[in-house]
Amino acid sequence: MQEKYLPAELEVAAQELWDRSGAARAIEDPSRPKYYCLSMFPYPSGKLHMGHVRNYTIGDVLARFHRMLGYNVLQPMGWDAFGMPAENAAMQHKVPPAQWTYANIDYMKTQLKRLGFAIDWTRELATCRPEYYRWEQWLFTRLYEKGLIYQRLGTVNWDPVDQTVLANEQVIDGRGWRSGAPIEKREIPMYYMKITAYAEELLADLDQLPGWPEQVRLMQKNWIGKSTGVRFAFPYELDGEAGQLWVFTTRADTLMGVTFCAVAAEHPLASHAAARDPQVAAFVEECKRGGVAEADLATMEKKGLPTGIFVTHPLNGEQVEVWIGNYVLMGYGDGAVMAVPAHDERDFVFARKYGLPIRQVIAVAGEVFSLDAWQEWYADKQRGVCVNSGKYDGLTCETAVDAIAADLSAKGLGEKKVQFRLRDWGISRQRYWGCPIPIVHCPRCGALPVPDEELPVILPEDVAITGAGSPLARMPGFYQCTCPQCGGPARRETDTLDTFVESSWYFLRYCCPDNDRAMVDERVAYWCAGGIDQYIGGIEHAILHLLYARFWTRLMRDVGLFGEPPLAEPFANLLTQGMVVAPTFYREDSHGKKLWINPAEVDAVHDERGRASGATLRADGLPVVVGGIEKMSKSKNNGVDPQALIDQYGADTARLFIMFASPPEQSLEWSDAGVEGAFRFLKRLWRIVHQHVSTGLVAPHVEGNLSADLKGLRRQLHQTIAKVADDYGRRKQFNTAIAAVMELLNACTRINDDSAAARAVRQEVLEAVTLLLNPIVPHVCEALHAALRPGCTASSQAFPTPDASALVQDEIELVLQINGKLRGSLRVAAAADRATIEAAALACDAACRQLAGAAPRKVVVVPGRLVNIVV
RNA sequence: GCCGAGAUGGCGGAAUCGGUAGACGCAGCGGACUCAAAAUCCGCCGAUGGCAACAUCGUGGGGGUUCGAUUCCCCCUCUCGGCACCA
Repeated sequence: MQEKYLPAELEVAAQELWDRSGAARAIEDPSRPKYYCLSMFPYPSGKLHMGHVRNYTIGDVLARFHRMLGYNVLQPMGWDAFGMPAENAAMQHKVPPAQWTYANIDYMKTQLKRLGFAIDWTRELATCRPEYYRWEQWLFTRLYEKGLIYQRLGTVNWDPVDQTVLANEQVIDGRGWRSGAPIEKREIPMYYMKITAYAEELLADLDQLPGWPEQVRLMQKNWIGKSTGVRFAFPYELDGEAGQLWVFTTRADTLMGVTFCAVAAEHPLASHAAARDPQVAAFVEECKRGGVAEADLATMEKKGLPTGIFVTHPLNGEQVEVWIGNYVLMGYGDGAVMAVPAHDERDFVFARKYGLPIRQVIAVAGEVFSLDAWQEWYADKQRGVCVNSGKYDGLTCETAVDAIAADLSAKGLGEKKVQFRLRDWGISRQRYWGCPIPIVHCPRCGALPVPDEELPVILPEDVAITGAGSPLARMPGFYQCTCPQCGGPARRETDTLDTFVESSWYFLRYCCPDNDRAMVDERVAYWCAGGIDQYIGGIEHAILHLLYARFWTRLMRDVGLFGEPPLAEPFANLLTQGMVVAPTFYREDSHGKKLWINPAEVDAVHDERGRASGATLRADGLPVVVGGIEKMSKSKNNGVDPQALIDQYGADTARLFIMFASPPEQSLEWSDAGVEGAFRFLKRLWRIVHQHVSTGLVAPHVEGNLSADLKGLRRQLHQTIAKVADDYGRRKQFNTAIAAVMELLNACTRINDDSAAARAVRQEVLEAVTLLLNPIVPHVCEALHAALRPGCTASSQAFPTPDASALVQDEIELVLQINGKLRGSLRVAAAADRATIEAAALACDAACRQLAGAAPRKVVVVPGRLVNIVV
């Protein structure tokens, strides 16, 4: 055995050993329990960042741990390879997106291999390859035929200078990120997936996901947003024609308090008013300014303008004026809302701003309504009862809603209705680097799906990106085609699919990446039975990706792609990793565009709270602007490349450090302080094993009498085995597992005893440590285990199990509290009963001093833990 | 704005079901070894008062429940994530 710990050499040797033995290869084997361990696949942005290292180390620890428990483990990896950054890189560096993407995949794959992850690379896939996306196109055509994909208008961000659609991320303060031009909303035809048809099921089945974090289930529940309310109409007559203004409300009990209605700028009534009043037309134009991101819409100043159009209140017949509100969205519900300023905070603020009437129709006993300021109870559903509401006076919220819904229904003007916040999923993107939408537009036959035998529609890879519109729309070779129905000239769809589509089913394709005849096969049934056993990924995917994936597997189920029982929930257990965050730094160019600078290139000064308060660019010594602390990302250029860390210390130190730094679900601000400590620990472990081995190998302790110290060490060893197994398996908290092993090793070195018995116990401890740490630092454990047990490979050993006989204790120590404060401790027999413990506690010096002869008021005994005397 | 989460020493964090707050590690300080340094090993390390024993305070802020609260409840502040075209 080498005297020095040389990670560079031993890591190469260990990886060669695993490669030779095919240790990570996953082969279907119905005789063994399977464990499908899945990490969210990376976008090939260029280099790995610490978030990737964290994500994939967690996955690898769980995969290796379960392999040691005897499971048939599948740990695959692939590339979420389509997306916007490739087009941006193409513009910046004049290199085709495909070339940039494949180069990144090559580099990042090398990095993943260097980290020693037990990945079955034979199953690798990249979503930009036709072998992958052809099946997505195939399913698209099935869903289109079933009506689960349909076309309608959707609103997008339009850059009037670059003449292109922008992503929300590309709109900064209402302006295009490249042109700087004010963004407008524009309606264009798009394809939508009918996720709302599955809203009820997606919501209900959340309750059947005990392996998911509560917070994620709650976020999805709120996102789907089921509410019961009333959809009803305000009748009107306009230019002699009758019409109805439909709205939805969850507070029909406040209907008698309606003092106006508000419609979206794109609403037909708004268009009508705009046509006859230039002032209204100007306001409608103003509402079209700005982007479509909901966060912006929700935080902008609420503005409105009256249309001069009046509608009739469906119950009291009053005339109610229709306003245009910039906060009303055409894409949500009917694009119109009723306004009850007295009982809705947003309406209250709006009414006060424009001097609109406020009519109280809900009262709470003991509270006084005032127009001066909004009070929480105005909207209180629980305590409020109807007032100033005629026949509904005195009714509670719930009964009033029912009564009003019944009356509206009798007039044919409305109905109770379940509504979801969830909207259909718009999947069209006016971008090049994505999966082509397999539709052909024929001037005679309309929009038709591409027939199976013509799939895949291949994305041409050799293009130049200009940033103005999609290059596909300028490539006749791509879009010129013939109609599959009439054979006449037709035009191929040039929009591509949202990249969330690829990531909604990649985990199924890992099971059968080589199947060129079907999307999925029986291997999916083997690996995904009961759901994927563990899914690991960032908490930022809690809603969109995870909801779309749940939706997509149901679509595949309903197309009949799964056997029996069909898969519905793709992920049985979910671990949401906290993000690795880092400070951001930037400079603004002459157009005010932010140029993000990597934290590795700046020197920052910190305030007393430890936050960066100022920074300079190392290259020129001049100041840069300090941004917020955000998740590591390509767009903010604050990712930290782990390569330097790996080069200096090796893969094991990188893995150990990231796992020791914090528990996996917690977000982690990156700092490399402490890396040295992780490396030091591995060196120390190496030295201890080397020292032990150099005096000759012995058999591990099995049985026989031991000194109290050795008995104590063995007890700690077996407690540690139990704790580490629990931390890996149940708690999925790895930092405490590492800490426990560190403590064990500290205890082991404190025993200065070279007797045969001591060396046997030490052998037992060290063998166990190399197995306990094997999932986290597999390379060094492989080398150390081989030194301790020549000819044995750690990665093929079973995970240790605790020896119950080593855990037995005769005496235990209890904490003594007086009035809940620590005042000492007492040793009692492990089997002592409550009365014995209480008597022993009252006999203690500390207790006698406090009691001074008086009787205690109360004595609380918590078995195995403490005694609290209340005086 | 809405939804979700978080806040504990100088720093990362521990305390798993309401029961010893600060495990483990980093940084720092002191010592051993060394010609010296590095490496390594040993010790100290929340605040205040005290020679000490010890006492008081202390888990973002304010209130509450309890014999006992980092943990449960209410209110507030700040930070992070998501908000449907970043992935």
